[in-house]
Amino acid sequence: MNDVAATAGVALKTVSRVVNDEPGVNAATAERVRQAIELLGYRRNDGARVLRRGRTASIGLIIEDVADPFYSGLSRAVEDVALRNGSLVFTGSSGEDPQRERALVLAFCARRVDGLVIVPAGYDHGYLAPELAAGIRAVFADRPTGPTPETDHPTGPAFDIDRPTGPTAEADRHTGPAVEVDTVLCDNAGGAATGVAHLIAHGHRRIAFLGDQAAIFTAQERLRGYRQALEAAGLPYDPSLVSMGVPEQSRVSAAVADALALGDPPTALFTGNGQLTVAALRSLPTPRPAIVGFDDFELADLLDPAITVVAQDPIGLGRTAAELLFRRLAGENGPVEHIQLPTHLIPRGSGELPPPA
Amino acid sequence: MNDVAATAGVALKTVSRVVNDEPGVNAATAERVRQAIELLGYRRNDGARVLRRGRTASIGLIIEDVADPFYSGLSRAVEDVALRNGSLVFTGSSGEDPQRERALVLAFCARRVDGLVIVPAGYDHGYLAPELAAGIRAVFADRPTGPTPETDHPTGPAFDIDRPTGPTAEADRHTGPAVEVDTVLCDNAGGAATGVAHLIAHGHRRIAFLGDQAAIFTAQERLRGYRQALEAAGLPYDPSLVSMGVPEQSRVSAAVADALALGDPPTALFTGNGQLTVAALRSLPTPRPAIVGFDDFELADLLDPAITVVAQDPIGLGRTAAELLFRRLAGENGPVEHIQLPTHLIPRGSGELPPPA
DNA sequence: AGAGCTCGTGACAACGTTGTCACATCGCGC
DNA sequence: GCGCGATGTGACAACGTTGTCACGAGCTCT
Repeated sequence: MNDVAATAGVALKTVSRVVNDEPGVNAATAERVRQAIELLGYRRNDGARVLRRGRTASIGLIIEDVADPFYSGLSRAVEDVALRNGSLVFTGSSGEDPQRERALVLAFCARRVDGLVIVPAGYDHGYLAPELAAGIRAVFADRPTGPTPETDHPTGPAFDIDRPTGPTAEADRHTGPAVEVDTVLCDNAGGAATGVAHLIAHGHRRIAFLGDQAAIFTAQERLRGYRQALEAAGLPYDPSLVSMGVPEQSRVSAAVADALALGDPPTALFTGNGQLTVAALRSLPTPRPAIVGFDDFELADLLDPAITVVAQDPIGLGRTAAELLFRRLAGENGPVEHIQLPTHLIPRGSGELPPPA
Repeated sequence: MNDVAATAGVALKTVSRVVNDEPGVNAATAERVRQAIELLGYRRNDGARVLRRGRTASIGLIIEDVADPFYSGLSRAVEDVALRNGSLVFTGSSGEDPQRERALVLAFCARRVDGLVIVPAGYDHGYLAPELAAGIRAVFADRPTGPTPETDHPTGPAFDIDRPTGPTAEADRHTGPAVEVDTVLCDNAGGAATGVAHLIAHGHRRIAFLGDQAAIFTAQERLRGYRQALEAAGLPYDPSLVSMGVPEQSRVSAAVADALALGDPPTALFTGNGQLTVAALRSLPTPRPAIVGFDDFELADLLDPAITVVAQDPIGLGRTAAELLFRRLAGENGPVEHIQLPTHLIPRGSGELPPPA
């Protein structure tokens, strides 16, 4: 900018005025400056601008994995909202690791992003308190923050409860004050209950539940919905029909095999997320028993039978969270909001199969 | 940092030294500074740091759409490499719009990213020249830059050639010098040729080609591979079997219907990318004719018959591009590199179906 | 004892902007 | 002729860091 000023024979400040389209510059002078800019290939350094002005016009987005279609839809929605608000987006994948999440958040904060949209991996976000105090706004999407939920109730799932262990779990111990932030969630329990009730309505009495790791909030909530639906129908809760754990093919195959080997095997399966649904489909014998999955997925309609799902709206989730964030950044200072988005049952065939006679 | 220095009763510079783990600070002093930092909840402002030091430790990533599984895999790979190199990632989706791509690139450059990984939407990247001259390194992934390829050769596809039109196409006119940058591509032509040859080997003589918009480099290349395979087998090229255009369901359905309505209809179909393959599957009558698709996709193995594909490696693409970028940033100054990654044919059933007797 | 060295520390400028304020010039009305 | 507001421009400090250099204290080596 200095060089531009020298070339155009004006003061630094005048160049600044031209670059920022500020009023009060003679047309001829402005033109001279613009020519100098063109000649020298000058670009404003937004880093310095940010330093001087305070606002960075950028937000941070932390999700579990960009490569997961659920999160990439959310991601795109956040990006679009940010763009409409003149903001750029830093993206980071936590990979369900609270330590990596924390490192990313702190790195984004050090860059002084204006705000954050976080899909939290852990439950302890005490580390956010100083940042929030420093004025950085945050919105949680898909999952809340808060005390680690109770997972070992006496009637809980019988096997495969794999809470994170080792350094990761260690790092997620509650170390700071609870933080109060805006949250946008799906109706996980309600959606799961709807899906399970759908199976019950089609005559099933023994329904297996295949969930993600018990430490994940959404997995917990969906299990809760499963139990609610059973209770509402007066059916007993049988822990041997429930398996929670990582959505890996080998674990899912084993869990499916275990369930089918029971003396009184299930006639239907409810799966707790898209990855689990797909893994289960690969594990099930044909003809497949009835199945309903949480999360819609591409090609669900092309399988035979097509897969009945409880669909979430990742784009709505991302849009809602980002819009809330920008409302906060624009100065809206109401009480903390907790928004819940609805889910939709999409019957396609696999969830309407009757139990074998 | 000023406050920290005052609180600890030391000079600014000493705090800086502690924060950056620089040697030459007395252990006791350092401890005092750390306590002050803790007390005040101080965080280093990386913006100012960047301003002073020159390097921002961030890169920009521009892709077509994060929500597309191909690009989200690439995206995650770039992010991982960046993280390993201590860098953060700005992500932007161009949506195949050269203007939006350009706006994003310039915004990233104004933030002084160290480098860029770009999946280019257009062909004219003259606007990059000043940035490259200013020292920002760029790597193109998946597609090259360069003069708009020739699309209207006399024997070209017969219908549905929709080059971008309106302001978008207008903006992509060649306006600046050609830029010479590192490029990482897949073997598009070779992969397509392999896939088509596979169909030919299974007895097909009339093979339809369904491609993306002719203005897209990869679409062009894959069409070229299709023609090469035909030629190698001594089969004629029939433009009425070729359709290029946006990968929307309605267009694809129409194109498929048109092809099947021909007097001498095709017995097999080669689709030019994942979205087109899926759209075609939704359009084809059952039992489906033989089909081979470019791009692997989730669940391809679960369909009946399972879908034979020519698989690209989006993760390898992203990793290779990002690693090349960081090698450049580390000072490697060899000649411009053009890397081509191989593709793999994955036979699953749909590509091995014989033509109807 | 004095030269030379290391170690710990601090003063200061610089990075590239922008906000604040002041100045010079001009035209206008009295 | 003089005061006044409007207009265009510039000088300067400040944003929060870090690189450079300098300084003093304590040490070792002749």
